[in-house]
Amino acid sequence: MGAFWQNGYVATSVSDVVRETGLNTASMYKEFGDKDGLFREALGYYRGHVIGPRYQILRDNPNLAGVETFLKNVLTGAAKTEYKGCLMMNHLAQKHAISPEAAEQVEAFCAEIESLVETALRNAQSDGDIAPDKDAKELASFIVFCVHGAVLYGRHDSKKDEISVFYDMIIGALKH
Amino acid sequence: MGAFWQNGYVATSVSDVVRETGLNTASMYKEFGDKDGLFREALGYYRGHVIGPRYQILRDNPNLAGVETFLKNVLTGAAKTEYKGCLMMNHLAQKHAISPEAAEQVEAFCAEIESLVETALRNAQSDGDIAPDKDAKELASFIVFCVHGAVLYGRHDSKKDEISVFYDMIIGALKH
DNA sequence: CCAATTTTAAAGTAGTTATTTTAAAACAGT
DNA sequence: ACTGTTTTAAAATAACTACTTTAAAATTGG
Repeated sequence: MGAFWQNGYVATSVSDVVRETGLNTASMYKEFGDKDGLFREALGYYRGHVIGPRYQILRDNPNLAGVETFLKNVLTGAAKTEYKGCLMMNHLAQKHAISPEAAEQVEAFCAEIESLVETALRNAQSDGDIAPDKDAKELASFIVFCVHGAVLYGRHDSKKDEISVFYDMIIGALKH
Repeated sequence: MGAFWQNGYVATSVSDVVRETGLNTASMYKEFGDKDGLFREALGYYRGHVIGPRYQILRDNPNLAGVETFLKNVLTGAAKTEYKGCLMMNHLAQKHAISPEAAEQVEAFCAEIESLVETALRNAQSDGDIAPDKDAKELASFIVFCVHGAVLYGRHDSKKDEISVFYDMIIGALKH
């Protein structure tokens, strides 16, 4: 998975994955079918074990506190992962280079995030924690938009190992 | 340039470029040396003729009005370009797959943007247009961070062809 | 018009790619 | 211990990669 994460789908050869995992080439093809199946497996694992858990906070706390904690985690953690960026979002920038099925897998996850955030923000509005006159869906889009920025920004700017300075600005934008 | 833009460096073969440009293979190698030279040429052209001009507004108007216009252009125009995303920023997500020289070319441009925005914001503070207690450099980072978000977000979300709804939130964050 | 230079098309090279095949090795159940 | 199955290593394949060479065609300058 590391190779896909760091170098992208096209720049990662099946041999790279074989070397990295220690799997046997033939049994790998029997298990996953082809390179694309292998990549989709990596996406699934990443979603289930690496990035998915980060969003659990939004499920456990579907309110402003959950959004704040989540955002703080994303903004401070973006540059601290083993590899830079996000296996999924890195591939948003090379959508045409991966299979439609894999692309759909990535986008479905983005949609799920957006929906999680939207629910939390809707509750935050009921709680009177954020501006009630704004569209929760639009605010959720804005949060995901910022997550995208964090991913790409955190990946490229090696001088900054945390971008939490933006936290107040984003939270502030939700409130008025 | 289109192939590099749409598919990324690795997923673009020299044959693709030859087909796209109509250039002769041999004369292309004589002119640009190798694939990397070709890519750097594309980066240079993109910077000079495609994306560079978009930042001219910041040079002509190094103040809040310039930043506002620039942001508006970026946020409304991100999803309207011929190809999605930005030739340069798309490659920030695959930094390891391009040459160090090309990566440096991309990062130098990012640094230049950041510096342009910083100058404009510093002037905006002198003009009393934005919060004077904030660090102009940090605010400039935030703007570039948002531009990254716009690039990646605009590339992946096909349902939204403009993300200008975020404009008010970003500008608002500068002011208080 | 002719010689010199540049451009072009096309074939060729050497390496890598994803994927398959072959056949030996390991393992399983009885 | 033997049989059937799975796993493994290694070689083979066919397509593609970046890149080079060859030699013909076009273009230039005097």
